[in-house]
Amino acid sequence: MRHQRTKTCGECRLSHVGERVVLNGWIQAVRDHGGLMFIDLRDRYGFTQVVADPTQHAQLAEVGPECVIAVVGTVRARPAEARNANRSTGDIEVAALEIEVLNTTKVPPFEVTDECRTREELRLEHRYIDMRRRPVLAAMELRSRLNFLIRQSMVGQGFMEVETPVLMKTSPEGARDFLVPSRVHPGLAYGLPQSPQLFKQTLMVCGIDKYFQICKCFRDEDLRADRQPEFTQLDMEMSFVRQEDVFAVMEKLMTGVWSELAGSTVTAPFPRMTWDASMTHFGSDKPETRFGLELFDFAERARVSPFKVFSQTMTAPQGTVRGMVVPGGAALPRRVIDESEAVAKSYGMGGLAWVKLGAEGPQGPLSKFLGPEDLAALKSFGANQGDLVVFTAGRFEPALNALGQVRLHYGRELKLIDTKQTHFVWITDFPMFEWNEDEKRFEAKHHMFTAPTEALPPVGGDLSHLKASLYDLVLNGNEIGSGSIRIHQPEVQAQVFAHVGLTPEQAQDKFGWFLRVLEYGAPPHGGIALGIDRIAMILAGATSLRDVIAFPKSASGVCPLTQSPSAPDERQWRELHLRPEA
RNA sequence: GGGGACGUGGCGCAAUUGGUUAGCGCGUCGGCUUGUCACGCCGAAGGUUGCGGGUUCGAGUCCCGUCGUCCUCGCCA
Repeated sequence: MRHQRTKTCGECRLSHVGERVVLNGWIQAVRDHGGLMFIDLRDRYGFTQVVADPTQHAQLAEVGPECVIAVVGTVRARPAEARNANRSTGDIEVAALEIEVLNTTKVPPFEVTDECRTREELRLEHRYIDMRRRPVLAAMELRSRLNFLIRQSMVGQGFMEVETPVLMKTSPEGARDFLVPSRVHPGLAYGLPQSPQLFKQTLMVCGIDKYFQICKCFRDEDLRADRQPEFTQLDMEMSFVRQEDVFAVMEKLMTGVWSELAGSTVTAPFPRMTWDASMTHFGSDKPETRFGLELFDFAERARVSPFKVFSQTMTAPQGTVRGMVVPGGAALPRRVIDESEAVAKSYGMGGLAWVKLGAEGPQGPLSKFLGPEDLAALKSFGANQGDLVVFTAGRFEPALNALGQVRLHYGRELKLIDTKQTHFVWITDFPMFEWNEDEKRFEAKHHMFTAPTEALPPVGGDLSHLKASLYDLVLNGNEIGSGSIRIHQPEVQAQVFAHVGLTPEQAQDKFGWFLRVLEYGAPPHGGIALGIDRIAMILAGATSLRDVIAFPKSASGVCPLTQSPSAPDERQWRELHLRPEA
C-alpha cells in the first residue's frame, strides 16, 4: 500500500474543501459517464463520492464493485444541484489525482446493498461480504456498544470481571454438554460450560463479593431461531444479598442500556409477577404483557359439565380447564379459529373447545353443553355478546401453556400487541422442582444450586409445591435472564442432590469438590445470567439470533463459513484415544 | 427423533392441467455516454431445474428416496 488513508470515507465535509486527502475503501458503485466517472467509496464509517477522469487513470478499467482502492485527491464542494442530502458526505466529493488498486475481487455472489434479499445461507457462507452491508454492520456496532455499556455499568456498580475456565468438569444435569476429550488422560473429557455456575459461586466463597463476566456458554441441544449452540451471557453473582439486590443491579443496567441504545425510557423498578400468576393469567412463564386477553379458570363449571372432555379432565391428576375471552371474536372467520386450534394441538392438546356468543345465542361445538349457569360464569369472566371464548383442558402446565400460545396467536392475529412499548417484568417464586415423567423423578427446575424458600421435606416426599428463590427477567415475552439465590450451606446442597436422585457417591463424584467449597465459610449469595444475544436481537429489532452474531451456526449446528464441524484426521482421533463409529 | 415449507443461470423470481427452443429483472462482459448517486442507452454471454431412482410418448411440474436450508414440536433456560 503506497497511499494510506488520511480520512475515512465518512469524514469529509464542506469544512475540508481544498484539502488534499487520501481515502482507502471498497468500491460501492461506479457510474461511468465516459469522460467522467463517479465512484462511491465505502468503509465502515461511510461513503464518499470520488470523481475521476477515466482517461487519466488507466487502472479504473480493471476495477468494479468491491475492489479495494486508495484515492489521492482534493476535497471540493459539489455543484449546488448535485448535492446529495441522503448522505453525510453528500455536499462534497473528492476529485481524484491518483488511484491505487489495493486489491481486485472476484465477482461477488450478491450485491452489497441495504435491502439485499438473497438467501441467508449464501449470506452466511460469504459473511465477509454480507457484513459490509449497513444493516449487518449496524447490528455488530450495536452489540459492541451493548457490551461496552454492560461493562461500564457493572464496573460502575462495583463488580469485578473475572474469567473462568472454558475447559471444565462435565455435569450430568440440565442440557447436554459439549465434550472435549483429553489427550493426556485416556477416556476422560472436559465439558464446555453451559454456564460458569459453580465457578461464580466459588468466586463468592473466594470473597470476590461482586463478580461479572461476559462469557461464552455452550449447550449441545437442538437449535431454534432464538437458540444457538454457543451463546453469550452476562454472568453475575453477588454476596450477602437478597433477590431484590440482584433486581436493583439489573434494573440499573437495563434502564441505562435502553436509554442509550433504544432511545426510550424504561422506568425501574420493573413489575414483579409470581410464576403462579404468570401461568394463571398468561399461560406462560415468559408473559407477553403488552396486550390483555388474560386467561381464566373454568374449573368450577367444568367439573359439572355435561361435556365429557371437561368433566373427565377435572377428575384426572392435576387436571384443569382454562378459558380465554376474545373480544369481538364471534365475527372471526372459521379459518382463524381453526388456526388457533392447530396451535393448541401443536402444544399437545387434543383440541381447542370454543363457543361464539352470537346475537342468537351461543354457537359452535361447545354451545350445546353450556347451560345458563355456564353462560353466567362466562359473563363473570368478561365475555359478552359478540365475543369468542376458547378453552383448553388437560394437566396444569400443558393446558395453560397451550392456551398461552393460543393467546399469543390471537394477539398477533388481531394485532393487539403494542410493539412500541417495552415491558420488563420479573417472574418470581418459580417451583423448585419439576417432575420428569420419563425418568420418574423430580429434577431441578433451574439448576440444583438454587435455594429453596422453605425447609425441604424428607427424601421421597412430594416436592411439586416447593418454591425456590428463583427468578427470570422477561422482556416483551422473551426470557432474557434467569437467576436465583443460591444454596450456601453444604447440608442443604446435599439434600437437594438426594432429592433429584443422586446417590451420595454420585454427588461426591460430580460435585464433591463444590461441597467442600461450601464447607469453608460460603457466604449467602445469588446472581443472574442475561442472554446477551437475545437482548441484542431485541434491541436490533431482529427476529433471529443469527442477525446479531458475527459468525452464527445454521439450525443443524454447521458453520456456513468454515463448514465446521469437520472430520479430524486419523492421528487426531488416535491421540484422543478415540475412534469414530463407521 | 417427529411435523411443515423451500431448493430453477452468479443473485432474486416466473413457467396454466405433465406438452414446442425453460422466461423476466438484477448482476457480469463488450460498446456509447461530462454531473451521476439504484445513472442512462445499445448489444452479448450465461441453465445437467439440489442429487439419485421411478411413472410416462413426453417431467422443472407427478411418485419414492436422499442431501441441504429455514420454521417448529420434543429437547433446551
